[in-house]
Amino acid sequence: MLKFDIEKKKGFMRVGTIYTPHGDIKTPAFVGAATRSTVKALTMKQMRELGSQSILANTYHLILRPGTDLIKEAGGLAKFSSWHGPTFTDSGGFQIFSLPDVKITEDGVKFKSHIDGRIFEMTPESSMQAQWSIGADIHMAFDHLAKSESREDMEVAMRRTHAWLDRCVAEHHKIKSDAEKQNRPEQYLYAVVQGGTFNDLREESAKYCASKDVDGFGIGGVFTAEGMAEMLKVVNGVLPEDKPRHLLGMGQEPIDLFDGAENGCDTFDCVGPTRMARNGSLYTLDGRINIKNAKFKHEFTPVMAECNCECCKNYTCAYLHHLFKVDEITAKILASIHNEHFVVNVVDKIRESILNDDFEAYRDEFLSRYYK
RNA sequence: GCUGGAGUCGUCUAGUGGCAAUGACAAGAGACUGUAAAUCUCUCGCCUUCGGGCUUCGUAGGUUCGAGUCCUACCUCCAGCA
Repeated sequence: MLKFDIEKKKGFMRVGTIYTPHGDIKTPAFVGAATRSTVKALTMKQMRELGSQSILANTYHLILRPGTDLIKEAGGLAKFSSWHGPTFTDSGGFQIFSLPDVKITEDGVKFKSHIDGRIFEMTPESSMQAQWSIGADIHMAFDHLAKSESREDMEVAMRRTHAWLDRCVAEHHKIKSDAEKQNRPEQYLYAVVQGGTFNDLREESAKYCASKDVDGFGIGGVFTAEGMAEMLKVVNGVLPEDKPRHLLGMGQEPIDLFDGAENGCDTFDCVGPTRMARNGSLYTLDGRINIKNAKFKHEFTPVMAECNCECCKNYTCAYLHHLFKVDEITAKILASIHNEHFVVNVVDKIRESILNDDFEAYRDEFLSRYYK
């Protein structure tokens, strides 16, 4: 069973530590999105230096390339990527359901590779096997994404996610007992809560997930911040306190991180920070800026004076503006360092503020300045 | 000086009688939330009450209902010959 200590609690908020065979995660924590086993534009050294504690890779992408067997052969995701720290994998459900022609049956999903059109099949069982091969510390159950936000579709997705969860749990424990016999390191499974914007469905889903023998929970299917805080209160009011909760895919907007932590989420992952960085959109305490804008041409100050990242400590807006204008890869590297550092740091400060009993003050000060 | 070729939005470019005028780049702005994203969208002659109005294709004339496109002259550039 995944070890998770809670040091401090206040309302739904908690500060804790997740212990994995590859190291500990002090929570709340922002997990870097390393979809294809790398955080785009960043080296693992840079990720460590900017303060990241863990990364999340994607099963769908790694099945296509380089193949899960290869990652197993390499010694697992942490070793293969030279991350050497705690790792998560997402099940691939989210990607597969966003592909153009997907055949869904009760058994699983048939889909075409977006790269070469090869036909793949994924079932709850095969997703578990793939994630064990990849060797991340924490796996997500293979879930069913709704095809629209309608209640009907959400309910279908939720029911199938639950049915698949049973199979994920069974397969996970089967592989786990084999691994134990071979003295291989433990790997852990999170159930994924669905239900969209319908809080009664969310409650039902949370209850279902809570009743299963899993190590933690992913909260999935969140697409907008609207109503998220209320939904999290419902879900985290049901989920057992002593297991960690991961808010899947949210964190592009700092308010998502505050809402998530305040309402009981322990970890977050989001592609937003690095994607926006590559597109020139950078976080500052006063909101996001587009460094490509002409007004930064002569701005010989850091992107964010209060920031300790490699980018802000060494380079000016004018320089970064120039690098983006001439399309140098360093532009994307420095911007990614800054944005990833920013969100990791915000969540670290949320943790600190909870420990210091001044979360509300930090939240109000941060949000009023950022969104003024 | 003669002969041939060429001058179109910041740049290169399409265009051979219906054209505010093609494409690319540059420029300006926006979007991005479990990454098919180093991607995508919009603007890019001037004005606009967004219906439209006005001025444009080296310059000046001309032919034509209509000219970037045809004719004449001139200017500039390139190539060849003197």
